[in-house]
Amino acid sequence: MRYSQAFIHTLFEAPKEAETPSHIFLLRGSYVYPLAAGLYSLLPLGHRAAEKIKRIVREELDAIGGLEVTMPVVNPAEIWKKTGRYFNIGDELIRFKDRREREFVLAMTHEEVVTDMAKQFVRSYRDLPVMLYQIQTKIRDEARPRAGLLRVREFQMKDAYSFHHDFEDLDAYYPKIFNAYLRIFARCGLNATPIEADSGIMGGSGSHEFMLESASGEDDFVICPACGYSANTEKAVGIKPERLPCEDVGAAPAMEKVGTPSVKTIAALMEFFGCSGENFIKTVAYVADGKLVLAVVRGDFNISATKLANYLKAVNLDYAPEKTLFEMGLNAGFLSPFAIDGVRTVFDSSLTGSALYIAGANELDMHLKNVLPGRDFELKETADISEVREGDRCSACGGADLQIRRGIELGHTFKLGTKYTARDSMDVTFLDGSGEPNRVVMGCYGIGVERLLASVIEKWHDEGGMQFPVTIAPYQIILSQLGNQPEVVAMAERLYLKLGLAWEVLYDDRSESAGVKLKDADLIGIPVRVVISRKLEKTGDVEIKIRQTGEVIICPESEFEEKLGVIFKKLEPSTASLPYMAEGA
RNA sequence: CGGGGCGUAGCGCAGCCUGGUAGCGCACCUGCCUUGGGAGCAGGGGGCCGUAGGUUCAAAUCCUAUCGCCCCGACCA
Repeated sequence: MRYSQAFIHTLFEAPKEAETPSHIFLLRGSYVYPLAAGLYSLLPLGHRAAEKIKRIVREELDAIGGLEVTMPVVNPAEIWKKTGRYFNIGDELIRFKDRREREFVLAMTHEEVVTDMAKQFVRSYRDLPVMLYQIQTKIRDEARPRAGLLRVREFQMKDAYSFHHDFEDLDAYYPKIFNAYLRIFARCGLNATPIEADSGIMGGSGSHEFMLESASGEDDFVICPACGYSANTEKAVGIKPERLPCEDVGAAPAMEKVGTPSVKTIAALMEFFGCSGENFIKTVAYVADGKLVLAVVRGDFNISATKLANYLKAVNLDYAPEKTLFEMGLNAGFLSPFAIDGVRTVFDSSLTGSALYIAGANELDMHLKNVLPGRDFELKETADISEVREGDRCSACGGADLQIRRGIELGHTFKLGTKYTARDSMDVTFLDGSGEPNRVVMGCYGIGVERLLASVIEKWHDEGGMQFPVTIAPYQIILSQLGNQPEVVAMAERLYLKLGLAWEVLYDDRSESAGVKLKDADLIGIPVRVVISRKLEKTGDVEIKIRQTGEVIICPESEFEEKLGVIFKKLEPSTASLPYMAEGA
């Protein structure tokens, strides 16, 4: 492709809305063009890179027996009502009516549609297992799109669904998809860290997220440097350091009311009482599926809304509005852990009856000191509902302090189980060998294509621009002709033809100055640059520069194709020594 | 949805406070010239100043409303 014909329009300065590296370079490098918040067109360069990613995804999924399909984005609301997601998902799901007033949704994933297909065609154990996948547009009305392609409202997702005759078969299959994911990311030049993830209201028994560590990410995850345990902070469990027990709990002084005018937060209480967070009891009011619930943790912990929601099996969980509390005679900031009639109260396992605390008094501007859990109130319902903290001891090995990292979620795998095939959902069964009906068991697996593209840039860039891995670069070679003397042009044209036989070449044939051409080549991140100039033409040499390393090789024209072959082989990302999951026989 | 910021040419910005002509750099078009890190000279095209009302003889500028975009947080099957 000749640069002059390639619809590439690089920008010298980035539009001011761009802040993250991938966003800046995608815009400057003429890979994407914004249409509205969270809606982007992929320009020719971006489109080519995305197609490369999709090709890798297809190769890896086909290799484990995946079958590609295409499912509609417009779905009748009916199937979404059947699975309940029509009601459980908020405004993120776009709902609308057609001209005949029939209800539809724009699919944000395709569990309903694929399960509907399975219901039709999976009849016998002989039809299982089967894995169907597609690369299809997904629509999500995100509350806040951000960082260019990292979080958008319309994007392409590779979504895969596997169907099994029982949980054991799903368990046996799961490592294949897990390992295929590791290979996909590795081939795109990324080392993804698989972490244990929360399965949320999707339900199911096991789930992993594949994270790219990055400051531009929006998810925190926990890793143990000693044993390798890693998990989403929503799910991670650490060892909660015990408070030093009272010398004699039995002889502990009785509770005592203390006036604390307008002292509401733990931070303010710490200052007021002059002691650290672990001496307090924090009580927070939530509304879970319409019902008021109190969550109680030790003051030095935060409540994990995800853990609490999971424990309560709540679909919707939100902070209780102050108005609701007020109507019940409660005061935010002075809530107490003491049982209130008719209000469910859940205690975090950080609270034990071994030490005295300061707690809210359920009275405006009042707290209680010398509160002893177990003596002064009953720890009736205890669960792990607090968020893990940096430095908490690893609960898997007990040997090291957990670290919290920030990352981008590249992919997600779920063991769904029978959430969608259950009788009260889509109701999908098959006949086993003895003619008995059995419930189909599912898994689902997603990768966002554009987010993966942006993530590669987050990982691979420098001040000058992008540094694509050879596997997904829109072109493998950029041929830059510096100077327009006839001999130089002739040599460039000759090389363009020759290189085009083996590689995808972008030939910069513009009459721009040398500086412009070299800067643009760096910006758009083509992995290998070949330069022809008057100086080189005279000696019959060509120059090869590797974008990622900056390495420059000058060699005679007669040798350079062979050299390039070696270089490309070396630049191919390796899929060896990834943290593969053991696959059964 | 809460907090903050910004809307003037494709991009980056000035002008607004103190009302009266819309400007600069880059990009784009023509010609000459130039080609190893965002050259040079000459000429040229392009903006109802986000939108709608209001004040005024007169509004990019003052007032009101509204829309859009970005950032932080909440949310995220």
